[in-house]
Parts: sequence; structure tokens; C-alpha cells
Amino acid sequence: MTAVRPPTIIDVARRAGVSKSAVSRAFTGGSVSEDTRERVLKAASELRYRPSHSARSLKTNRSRLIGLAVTHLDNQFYPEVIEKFSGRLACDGCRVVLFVTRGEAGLEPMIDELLGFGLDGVILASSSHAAEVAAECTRAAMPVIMFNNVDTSGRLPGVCTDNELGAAIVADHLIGLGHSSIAIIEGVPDSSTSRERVTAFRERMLKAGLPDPVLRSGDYSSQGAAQATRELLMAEAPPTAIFCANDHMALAAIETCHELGKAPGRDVSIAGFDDVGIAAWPSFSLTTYKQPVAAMVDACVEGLFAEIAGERMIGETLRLPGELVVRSSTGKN
Amino acid sequence: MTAVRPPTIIDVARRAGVSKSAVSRAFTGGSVSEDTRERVLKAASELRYRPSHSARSLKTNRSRLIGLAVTHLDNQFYPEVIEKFSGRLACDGCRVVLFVTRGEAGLEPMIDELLGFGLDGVILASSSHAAEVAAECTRAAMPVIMFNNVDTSGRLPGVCTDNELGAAIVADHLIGLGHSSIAIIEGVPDSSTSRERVTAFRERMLKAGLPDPVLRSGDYSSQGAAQATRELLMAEAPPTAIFCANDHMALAAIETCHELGKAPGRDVSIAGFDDVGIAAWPSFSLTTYKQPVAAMVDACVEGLFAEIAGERMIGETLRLPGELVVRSSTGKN
DNA sequence: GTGAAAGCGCTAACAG
DNA sequence: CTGTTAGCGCTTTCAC
Repeated sequence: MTAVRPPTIIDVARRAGVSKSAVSRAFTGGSVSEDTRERVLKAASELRYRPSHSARSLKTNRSRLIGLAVTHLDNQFYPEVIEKFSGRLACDGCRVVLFVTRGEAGLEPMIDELLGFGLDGVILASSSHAAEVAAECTRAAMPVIMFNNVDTSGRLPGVCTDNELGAAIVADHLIGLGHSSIAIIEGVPDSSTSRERVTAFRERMLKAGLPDPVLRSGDYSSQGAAQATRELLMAEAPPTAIFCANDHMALAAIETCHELGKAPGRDVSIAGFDDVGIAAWPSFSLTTYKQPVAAMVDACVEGLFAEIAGERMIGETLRLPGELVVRSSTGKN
Repeated sequence: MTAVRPPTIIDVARRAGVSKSAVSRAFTGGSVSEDTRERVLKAASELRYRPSHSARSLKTNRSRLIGLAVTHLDNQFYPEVIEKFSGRLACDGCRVVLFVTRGEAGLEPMIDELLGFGLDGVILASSSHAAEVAAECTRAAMPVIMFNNVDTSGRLPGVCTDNELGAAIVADHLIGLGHSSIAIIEGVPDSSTSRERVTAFRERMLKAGLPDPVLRSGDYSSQGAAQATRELLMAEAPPTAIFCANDHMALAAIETCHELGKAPGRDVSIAGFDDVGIAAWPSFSLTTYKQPVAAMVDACVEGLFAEIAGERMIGETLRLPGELVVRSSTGKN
């Protein structure tokens, strides 16, 4: 059995009795007579012909492949983001090539990978090392955009939620409920999202004349948040409310409350950030600040396409407002 | 500002004072003298040269891109699978191109996409329409393998958990706990996983002399499972245990129990299948049958690589045993 | 071990 | 509207 090699544009041209160019035009939307187009399409489908992706990419310098770098798929926020990007990009005929960064390790080599797969552009939704990756991408003239994360060093475009606004609104909500002893569980310290949310929340409290909140690191992980929650709630004077820098940690905090026999929303209020799917489940009913993921993804894709086209739509970072979602994990003090 | 086009192999050759071939060899592991290799590598790094992916693919007919078709990213099982595949394939220098199938719609066009991106192979982890996609792939000589899903029509290779074994073990567990009135919430009826799990569970019950279990469809969705649970538990003679065809539905069933004021593990036992991350959370503490995801992914990748190499390692479907994980969502009747 | 040369399959001027 | 032609950047015989 000889390996049947796939039909090329030449096979189609021959069978349709036209030139390669005619076939190419028929497939790329060039101008061809209706008659030619039909014959080409017929021949192509008989031959089961599909244009070779690599040949086309080589010529056009476009692969319609977009890299998406993410971390922590166990944080439900990312699967949601991935799904949205995949759907959105598919509308433009593009596909997502996934780069899952495993914690701290393996990021260096990933840069080479990111640059070596002939991608048209890259979306950095990974929370750490963004700066390094970004710098390398710019040097390689690879269009990049940050998602849910801002480039503090350079001036890369990016899209994220207005974290400061969101955190302030959550703070107001908690304060309005009568809480004055509020703790914060932050994420990875050097991630922009965590920094912005924490800072804004804190400022709001100080502005309200409340004491500086206790700060614990949850490192954006379940275990970290659980540990922080334990320490917080078992202290001598435990806080009456805890603001977690994301839902992933807030969910863990709620789990920990149960473990300690404290009822979320009654004994202690827990608030998060993201509005991940699970947050709405009755078991958690988490009060949180909803990130406008769909709008963010749209803006991000448009921004990236602009970069690819050589323009620049987004100045530095586009910050979209979200929406407070009040559920029963927060209650009056 | 002229667009600085990326350096080609020729630029490197010139700078290193060697021929294109020498550069190519230095990068692909061909035989070159140590001296040449060094000069090439030096020139390349000075120029920030990276071999063009599309040019290389065109020549070698290998893109190192593997398609992964999945559904339901809100079912935590899939993000876990994606992450594992991404990591595993990265070890072999390959990357995942994602194809998220949005329910029933958009599968037809997706086949074209799958075949049109110059992928080296495709992993079908999508639960529905697998047969159609598979058939088209085989016709196009595209290496395919099924994951967690068996090809009933053709004879495509695939890897999945031994669903029948698993379901039987879960049945035994429940029966051993003294349950005799057990209901089943199945997934998408025409998915092989659901069928196999349901059939085996049922058989086991009959074999134990128990009445034929009530069967409800949850359609592998949270809403479906919640609805089914409601109907089941509000019936005149509610079952004392419910077996859900996957964790995603079992979790929803547990939520629904709370909604109805029934304590899982006491008032009614709930068991799932998968052992998704959340299943272990204290709030759910779901008894389930753990799919050996890592081993499945390894086997799947090996099988696919064999297909790509023109061999066939896996006869039809490889069924790996999992492991019962007993938690507190199931208890004595 | 090394270079010259021939394409991989396609698109995009350029003539006609 | 159509065909001819010239590469895109790389790998790989094939001689040397």
C-alpha cells in the first residue's frame, strides 16, 4: 500500500482544466468566472482537496494561529477564558494554540516555543513572568497583547477589568454591611491584578476611616487561601469579613469556613473577584465582582488583530468595568 | 520605518560564512563539525534567528501541531484533560490546537477546520458526533485517536477508562452499603461513556437481584442533572442512592439535594464518575470512580504518534482501570 | 563534513 | 478573467 499523498493544487487544476492560479483564486476569493469557480470546486471536492496550510502560511506569512498562554487551569476562570477566546477567534477563522505555563518552571523555554510556532500573535493571560515574555516577543516582532494582566515595564497593549473600581465597589459593599474588621487575602504578589485589587480595596477602607486591613497571601492557590483563612479565623480577634483577590481563593476560603464551623455570610463574610461559574452554585453563593469576560475577549482580539495589522488600537491598557454580584456569602455584621 | 522582516536561514549562512545546508543541519541535528555548529549558532543568536515554522512544515510535512477537540469546558474534567495533554505533548515538542465544540451546532464546519490547519493528528475528546468527525478524518488520511469515547462505527483507536468495570465497582459499593432502590442519571444518550457506565451499573444491580433502576437523563449538563435529581427525590418513593454518569452531574445532584433539604451521604447517597478536582472539596466530598487521566493521556499520545508514524499500536480501544474513591457523599442506607 | 540545487504547495505580481 | 512565472524559507538528496 503506497501512502496516498494528498492532492495538491496542481491535481485540482489539471482535473478542472484550468491553471493553478485559477484554483488558488477560487479558494481565496479572487476574481474568477462563475463557470471556472464551479469547475474548480467540483474537481476539488471530488479529489477531497484542501489547500495546504503550511504552503499557504509560507506564502502569506499568516498562519491564523494565535497563541494563548495561561496558568492554573484549575482556576475555573481560565477555562472560561479559553472557551471564549476559542469561540471568538474561530469567528475570524483563527485557532488557539495553547501554552499552559506550569508554575514558575518552564517559562524560559516556553518563550522559544511561543516564537517558534509561526503564530500570528500571542495573548498573554498567564499571570506571571509576563514582562519577560512580553519583552522577548516585542524583540521578535511578534504581536502580543496582555489579558487580565498589565505590562508594568514596557508599553504593551492589554485588556483587563477595572480592578481598582471593582475592588473599591466590593469594599463599599462590605463596609455598607457594617464590617470594619476586614482582612484581605492577596494573590501572587507580583501579579498586577492582585496588586491593583488589594491596593484599591485598602485605600477605600482607609478613606472610610477604617483600620488598615490585615493582609495575607493566598498565592492565587486553593491551599494558600485555605491556609490564610485558617490563620485569619483562628486569630484572637478574627476579621468579620474577608476579601479574596479572586474567586478561586474565595471558594477555598468558604470551604475552610465550613471546616472551622463558621457559616459564610453569617459568622464571616467572604467576597471574591471574577464571578466564576461555581461561584453561583448554592453551596457557595459567593458575592463577587464579575469580570466582563466576553467584552474583554472581544476587545482583546480586536486589539491583537490591530497589532497584527501593524496598527495599534489600544493605547496601553484598556480597563473595562465589571459588575458587583451580591450573593449570600456576604451579610450584615 | 520599514518592517524589519525576520532573518532567514540565508542571513545566518552568510553571517556564519557557511551554506544554507550547514545552517539547516546545525538546527536539525544533522552532522556538522563542532566548529561549524558553533559559528552557526552564534550567528543565529546574534541575528535572533528562528527557523520558519511554515517553511519547515512545508518541507517535512510535519507541523508538530496536534488538534484537540473537546466539549463542555465547564465540566472540570476537560480542563484537566487539556492541561495534561498540553504538558504531555510539550514533552515531545508538540502543541495543542484547541477545538471547542459548542454543543450540537458548528460541528460540521469544524471538521473542515480540523483538517485544514495542517495538524499532524487529532485527538477527539468531544463527546458527541465523534463518529462523523472520525470518518471524515480517516478519509482525509488524518491520524486520529479517540479519548474517553469509543468509536462505535469504524475501527478507530481510542483510549478510555474501563467504564463497565468502574460502573460495576460503584454499583457494588452502593449495594454493599445496603441500597436497593438506586436511580441512575445518565449523560448524553448516544455517548459511549454514558452508555457503557449505565449498562454495566444496571447489569450489576440486576445480577444482585435488585429491581431495575429508574433511569433519568441529565444530558451531561448541570441543569439536566439538577432537574433529574429534583424529579427523582420528589417522587413518591424516592431512591436512596443516585449514580450519576459523571462528576459534573453528580456535583449538580448534590447541590440539588441541599436545595431540597436532603443531606448527601445521609438522606440520599450520590456517586459520580471521573474524580474531578472539585469532587474532593469538603462541601461535596463526592464518592466517585477516578479516571486514570495521566495514564490515559500518555497512552493516547503514544497511540496517536504511532498512527502518525504509520503504525498502529492500539487495536481498537484501550480500556484502562481506574479506582474507586470513597468519600462521604455515599453512606449506609 | 560540506555546498549546490531541486523542490515542498501555494500566492501574487505581471502580462495578456 | 486567465495563465505564466517567480519565489516564500526550508530540508534533503547528490556530488564532492
